[in-house]
Amino acid sequence: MKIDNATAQMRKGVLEMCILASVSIERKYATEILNHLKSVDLIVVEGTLYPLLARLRSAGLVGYEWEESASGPPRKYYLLTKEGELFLNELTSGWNALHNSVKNLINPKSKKS
Amino acid sequence: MKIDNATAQMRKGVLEMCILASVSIERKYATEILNHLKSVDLIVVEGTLYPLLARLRSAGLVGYEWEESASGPPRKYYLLTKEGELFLNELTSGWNALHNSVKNLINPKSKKS
DNA sequence: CTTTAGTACCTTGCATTGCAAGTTACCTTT
DNA sequence: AAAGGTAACTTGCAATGCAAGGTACTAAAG
Repeated sequence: MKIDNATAQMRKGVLEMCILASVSIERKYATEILNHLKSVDLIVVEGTLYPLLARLRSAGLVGYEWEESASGPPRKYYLLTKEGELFLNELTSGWNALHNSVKNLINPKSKKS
Repeated sequence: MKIDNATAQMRKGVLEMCILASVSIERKYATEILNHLKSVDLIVVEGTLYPLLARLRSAGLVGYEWEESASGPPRKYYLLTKEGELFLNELTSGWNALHNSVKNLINPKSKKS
């Protein structure tokens, strides 16, 4: 199906922001992030998330804390650094700007400035 | 700069929709599309646009008409096919859904429906 | 007529990156 | 000990945005 691929495309590039936003609410480990995003209909999978988290970490935008789990292997809780918070603000600004541009493009009449 | 790269990332996947939307207003040739997108602050370049137009064409979403130019080489005017119109509708729906998801993620309180 | 400049089309190759699939490791239960 | 569940991570592929380069046509300048 073409449409599936296209909507998948649209999610690209927004993931970074979404993950930062998810973690900014409260520290989370990977599976929690996946479930959180899924709960707002943003399907992400492990193979996407882990490399992205690694990138965000090496960029200094997130840190993590290991914590033992009552049942199962230890968990790596990710949380935003101060840099990450600033960056998330910039990303949301960029996102809003994009949304605005697209709105103007699709519906040129409603320029509410 | 990190932020530039990130906002560039966000534009990915939305381009297809934007190009279809631009052409749907009236038939345009490549340079006009570029200028139109630039006018709403969506910077796209030739190297991106031409392969994408080729993809849209081979997917049957756009057609084109050659037309002589008073000054310069002939122009290839792109226009939406009926399939393309349907597809554009689906894309905008997907875009709205994405926007909604992100809104819920970033600002969980304002669930207006 | 030849050269330069402008416009328009298109292609090649690289780097990024989302994702499917597979791997390792720990803990609990049978 | 074996099986199952959870969690972290890696590898390799395919898609794709984009910089850079190339071709072709017209008009104007030399």
